[in-house]
Amino acid sequence: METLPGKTVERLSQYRRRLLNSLDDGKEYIFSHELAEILNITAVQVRRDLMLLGYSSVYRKGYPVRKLIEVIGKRLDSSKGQNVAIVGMGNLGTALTYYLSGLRPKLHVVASFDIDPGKIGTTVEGVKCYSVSEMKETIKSKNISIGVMTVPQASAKEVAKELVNNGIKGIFNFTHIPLTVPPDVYLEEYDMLTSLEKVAYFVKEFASLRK
Amino acid sequence: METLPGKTVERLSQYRRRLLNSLDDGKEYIFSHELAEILNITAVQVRRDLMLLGYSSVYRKGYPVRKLIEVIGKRLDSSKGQNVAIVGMGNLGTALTYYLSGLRPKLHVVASFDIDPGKIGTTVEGVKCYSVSEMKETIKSKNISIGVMTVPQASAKEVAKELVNNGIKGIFNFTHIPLTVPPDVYLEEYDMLTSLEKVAYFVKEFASLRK
DNA sequence: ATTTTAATGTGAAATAATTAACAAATTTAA
DNA sequence: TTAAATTTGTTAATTATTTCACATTAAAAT
Ligand SMILES: NC(=O)c1ccc[n+]([C@@H]2O[C@H](COP(=O)([O-])OP(=O)(O)OC[C@H]3O[C@@H](n4cnc5c(N)ncnc54)[C@H](O)[C@@H]3O)[C@@H](O)[C@H]2O)c1
Ligand SMILES: NC(=O)c1ccc[n+]([C@@H]2O[C@H](COP(=O)([O-])OP(=O)(O)OC[C@H]3O[C@@H](n4cnc5c(N)ncnc54)[C@H](O)[C@@H]3O)[C@@H](O)[C@H]2O)c1
Repeated sequence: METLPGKTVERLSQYRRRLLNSLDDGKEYIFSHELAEILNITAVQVRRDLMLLGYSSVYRKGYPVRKLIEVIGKRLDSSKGQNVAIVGMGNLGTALTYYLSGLRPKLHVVASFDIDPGKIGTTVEGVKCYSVSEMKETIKSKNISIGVMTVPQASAKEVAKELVNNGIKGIFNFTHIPLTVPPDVYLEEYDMLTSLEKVAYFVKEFASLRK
Repeated sequence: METLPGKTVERLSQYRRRLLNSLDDGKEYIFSHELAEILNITAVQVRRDLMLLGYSSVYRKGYPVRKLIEVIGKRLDSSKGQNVAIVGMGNLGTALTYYLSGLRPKLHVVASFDIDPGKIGTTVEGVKCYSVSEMKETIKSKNISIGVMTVPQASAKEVAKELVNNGIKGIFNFTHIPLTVPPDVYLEEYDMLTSLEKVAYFVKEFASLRK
């Protein structure tokens, strides 16, 4: 089965979230244009993404919500579930731990790491913090494949290397240090400052266009 | 002057960050391929972005770092600076306030808003928290043009409407609720869960390709 | 039953973003 | 001082992503 484009994966994740909401509202079927409107995109985009999924609705009374959620899950999720570690339990790491815990049934935050002795051994939302020196064993014993990096910029490269060396296969990097990883490790970088600067730029730009 | 594509703006923000680092390291000139390597992109991409900036380096011993930082700033930043408010001082809002305060000389976090009486009146990194009922006056008096939304999902739409009504021109939305805003308001949405699900998908996918 | 209406799935077209290719210019090496 | 090597800016080509356009088909209306 074909690997989906990243953009499609992102939208499928969003579709599922909206579908879960719709289900809560008691909705059984949903039209492509309804889903599109919720997300401020076009109905064709929705249909094309679902086409890539290989799912087709047969009836023209919309897509069966429950079934669609299931189909998206089959494609996006790992059936056995995947385990995640938060690396760096500072402000952002702690916020993320609260936030992600229990959020998705197939994504489990099972550990966190830090070097601060004041953090090691503590627990946030049932997630225990380990010393980075215990990383190797912990990743192995808890079968962790994904690391969320919220460490200071200065340690970013070193931490990334260590994660990779210890078998992590996906890194979600919140530090603003661009990382390089081997081709078999998936790297997602997110830079909030860049996004904020983008907002600022367009606000400025819109303002000057109005004049 | 032409409005830059969003992607280019993002990269310019990144270039500037790297250039500031280079400057700290005492580097006076930098080649397009050096900048590219740091960011894991191609040198052509860098040159093309700088071309859109309208800046050309004349000499072939690289771009003068200091000058380039200045040129990027001239294009991206508002000369007078822009003021930002954090809306929703929970886990994420608080982390962001610490993080963003003083980070960029032209972006000032000057206020935060909440409805929790326990939060109103408190100060984080010199940023005072106001009641949402004081939003109108505060936005006006402090000349706030950008709002960072870190409120619970349930209040997202209502808060966005209020921000827009009170004159905010840019919204950076961290809730996972897709928002609709008038065309003169710039909206940037960021959904961490979607990014994490994307990482998870590709980790799963890479694993199955290896088999 | 027909007819009309409304949705879907998808090839083809359009648009956006990236990369290749290379002439022009400058630096460095000889 | 000349030749070789680098680096830049930019046009053209390529690739990725989105939208258009429409045939097909189910559902609703007549
Ligand atoms: N706070 C935010 O809202 C925010 C937003 C965007 C990006 N970031 C980035 O996220 C990162 C963390 O930000 P923060 O505000 O949470 O910082 P923080 O200082 O609050 O937290 C960093 C944590 O990492 C730990 N740490 C330090 N070195 C480590 C190592 N080698 N291994 C493991 N843990 C280590 C520290 O003990 C601390 O607990 C930074 O790189 C920052 O640029 C933060
Ligand atoms: N915590 C994270 O790491 C994280 C990550 C991604 C997305 N988010 C999203 O960010 C938002 C905030 O998350 P959080 O973990 O910080 O939640 P939180 O509950 O810790 O904080 C929410 C804050 O908003 C305030 N609030 C509630 N209603 C409000 C209103 N109408 N106006 C102003 N303030 C109001 C609350 O008093 C509280 O202080 C949520 O939508 C969440 O989905 C959080």
